[in-house]
Amino acid sequence: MKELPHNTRNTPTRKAILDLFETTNHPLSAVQMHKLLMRINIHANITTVYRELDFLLNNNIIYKIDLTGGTTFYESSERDHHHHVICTSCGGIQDVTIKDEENLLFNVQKPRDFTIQRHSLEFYGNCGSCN
Amino acid sequence: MKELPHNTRNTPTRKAILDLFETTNHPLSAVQMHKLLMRINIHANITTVYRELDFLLNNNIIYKIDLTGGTTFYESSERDHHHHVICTSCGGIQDVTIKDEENLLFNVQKPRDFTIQRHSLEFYGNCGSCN
DNA sequence: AGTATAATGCAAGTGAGTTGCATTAATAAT
DNA sequence: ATTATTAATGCAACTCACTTGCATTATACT
Repeated sequence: MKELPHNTRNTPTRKAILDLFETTNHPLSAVQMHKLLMRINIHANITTVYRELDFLLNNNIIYKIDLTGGTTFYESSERDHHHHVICTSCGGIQDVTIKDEENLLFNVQKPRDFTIQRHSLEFYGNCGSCN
Repeated sequence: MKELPHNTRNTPTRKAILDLFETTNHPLSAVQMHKLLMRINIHANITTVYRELDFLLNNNIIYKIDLTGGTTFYESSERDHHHHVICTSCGGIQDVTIKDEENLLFNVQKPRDFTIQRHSLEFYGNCGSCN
């Protein structure tokens, strides 16, 4: 687990959210996390959850995944590079990797003066149980 | 230009929006289109723009692009398959194609029972003028 | 011209996320 | 152990993108 900067506090909510990211192997939304916290009796305000996610983002402990549908999901930065398949019928998210992914960026016919920093690649379809 | 179904009407707003898609070569958002319509003196309500986009989507005349940031963009379905580079500093969007893109889907290490219907692939970085 | 109903406008609502501000509590200093 | 500092929090109100209900308007078919 990454170090937190100085002058930050180890609050119960922070500990619990960090724990969620360590024990969950699929992306989580703020609302999902809020509900999970309630279940373990951490009654933090949803605003606090958003602020905590901001904090963790700024410290590169988690990163954002923007899926279609307007909700932002978050995942631990410690995970290996991967992408997602999203079932459009049940909303379930699973990880996928791509063989020889380096070729992808190499083959992008982009404007010469555009510098790519990151890419987002998500697959949509239907999972086994919804098929 | 694709045929519209029967029992649909050729309203000034519809004509103008279809014209926007024909004459614009980058993705447009509902709010952007609303402003463009105002400029040519078509004072349609933003609700009408959203409903019109829904209508065109349902008739496969346009398709959605979900970029990060919560705003949905739309593009004519008649365009060849391509992706986008988005400048994170000015918000500008440009088209890109990918060489041998078929290999990409072929190389996805997905769960065997998951059927992929579509994918979203966008590149984020900085354009020439912002660099 | 008359009529059916597609399309529209307006107001109100939703869902995700943000902001201002006063309060609380984790940690550092004494 | 007590106090002081300020990070973190709660709450209310707000924004932004979009949706919905319902009464009204207008296109295009007879």
